[in-house]
Amino acid sequence: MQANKKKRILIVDDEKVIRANLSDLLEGNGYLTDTAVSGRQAIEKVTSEDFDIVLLDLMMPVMDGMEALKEIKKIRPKIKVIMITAFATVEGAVDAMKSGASDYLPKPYVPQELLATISRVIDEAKFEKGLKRLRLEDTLFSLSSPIRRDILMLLYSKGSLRLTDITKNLEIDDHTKVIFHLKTLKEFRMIDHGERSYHLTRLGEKIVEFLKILGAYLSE
Amino acid sequence: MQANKKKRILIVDDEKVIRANLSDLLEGNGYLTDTAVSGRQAIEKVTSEDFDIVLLDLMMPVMDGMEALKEIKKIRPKIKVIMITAFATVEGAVDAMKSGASDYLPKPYVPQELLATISRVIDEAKFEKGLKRLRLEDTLFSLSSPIRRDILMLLYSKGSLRLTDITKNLEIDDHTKVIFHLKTLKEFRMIDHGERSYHLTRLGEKIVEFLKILGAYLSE
DNA sequence: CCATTATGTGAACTGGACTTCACATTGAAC
DNA sequence: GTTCAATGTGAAGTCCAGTTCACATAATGG
Repeated sequence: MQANKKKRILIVDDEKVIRANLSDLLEGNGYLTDTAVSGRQAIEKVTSEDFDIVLLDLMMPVMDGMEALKEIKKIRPKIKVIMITAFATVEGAVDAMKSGASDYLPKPYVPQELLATISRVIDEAKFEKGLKRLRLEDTLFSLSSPIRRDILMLLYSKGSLRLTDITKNLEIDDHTKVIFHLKTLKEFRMIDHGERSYHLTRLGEKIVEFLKILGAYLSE
Repeated sequence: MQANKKKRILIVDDEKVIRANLSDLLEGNGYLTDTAVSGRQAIEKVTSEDFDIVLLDLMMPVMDGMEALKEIKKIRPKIKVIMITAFATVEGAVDAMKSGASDYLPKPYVPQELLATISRVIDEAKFEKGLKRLRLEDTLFSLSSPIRRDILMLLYSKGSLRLTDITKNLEIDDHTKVIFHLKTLKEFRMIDHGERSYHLTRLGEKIVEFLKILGAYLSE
């Protein structure tokens, strides 16, 4: 897991001049670039190679940018796509963001602005990954124990409960066992406890909601 | 789990006429509505009551729509917010979508269009919850191990791999360790292996997709 | 007040998931 | 064929989450 590998950017535009300009700009700023002349070719490239970012022109023949965007995100959901277009419109922006674009810039682009956007998108990706990873680990670990799942569900439906109530409700004889799991859950910020009562945090609520979704699928 | 409870929509606009019009339109189409005159009041209402959708005017005194949007999504991440504005701009649309708006409509609104958008947003929400069915216990257990998660993800992205490839890819020195986890995964029908190669089953694919959703869900 | 129940701590123990090792096959390369 | 890597099995060992126990302190109720 090397720290600062050069990021690979795929430039997609049907105009040669633009491809060349962008490529020069980005290579000159420490990125590796490759180009594609159409949506179709872009899809081929992201399928066979690993890119971090795609700069995608919205208006292109063969396969237009919006279609390409959707296809790309389907193939590589974690790839970041920045849309660039000469005809920036509200609908276009909305559509693009809905379909998973990370940003939407007008053309002609301002080099400094484009570079800033790219660097921001990269930072966001890093942040997303790190945070997600940790949260995910903790969440899955917590949910791996049936008792902890039960506690979460119970607190979700009853709101706020005291230790004894939880212990009785789960029909556990040793209350210290419950305390053990409560501690674990608290450590992961899924529950909290104030005046001798335990309740879910927002994270805890979220997790229960997720669990319910998962549980609902079970009933079939 | 009643099938078709009426959806609750919160209308937020500082103009009385608009609130009245929207309210009539939506009530007449089978929705329950409530209104708020400012971002601040909207936040109070979504905090204390349960709404499914918020129609939010972007331009308002006291607390503007964008600020309100962010606050609302923080309080109730799963609530769907549709922005409405007289001054639709690309930047505004981009910002709103980034902050979690489900759509961004121009004002004056076209009734049929608004209704269509609302109904679409509701469908999307259902779909988000709809997903697929899995075995809860097994799934959570399998996912509690980082190695197994990595194997699933790896097979998902690469399709089909042999033992050595998996071992090398995960940078594990002892291949028998990998075999152990592969066996576990196979036991739970998440992977399968034919001619000296392992691949995900349909269930395995579903679980990976689920994992991705969980990741996204946890990071708001 | 005392008795009883609720809540909590820390140490010792347990079980089983996970790892490691030693070795057996099977396949591919030459 | 022979050799080496790839794949696999089963037993033994390790490790740590989870449990249990023994006991301490705080609240509550009569």
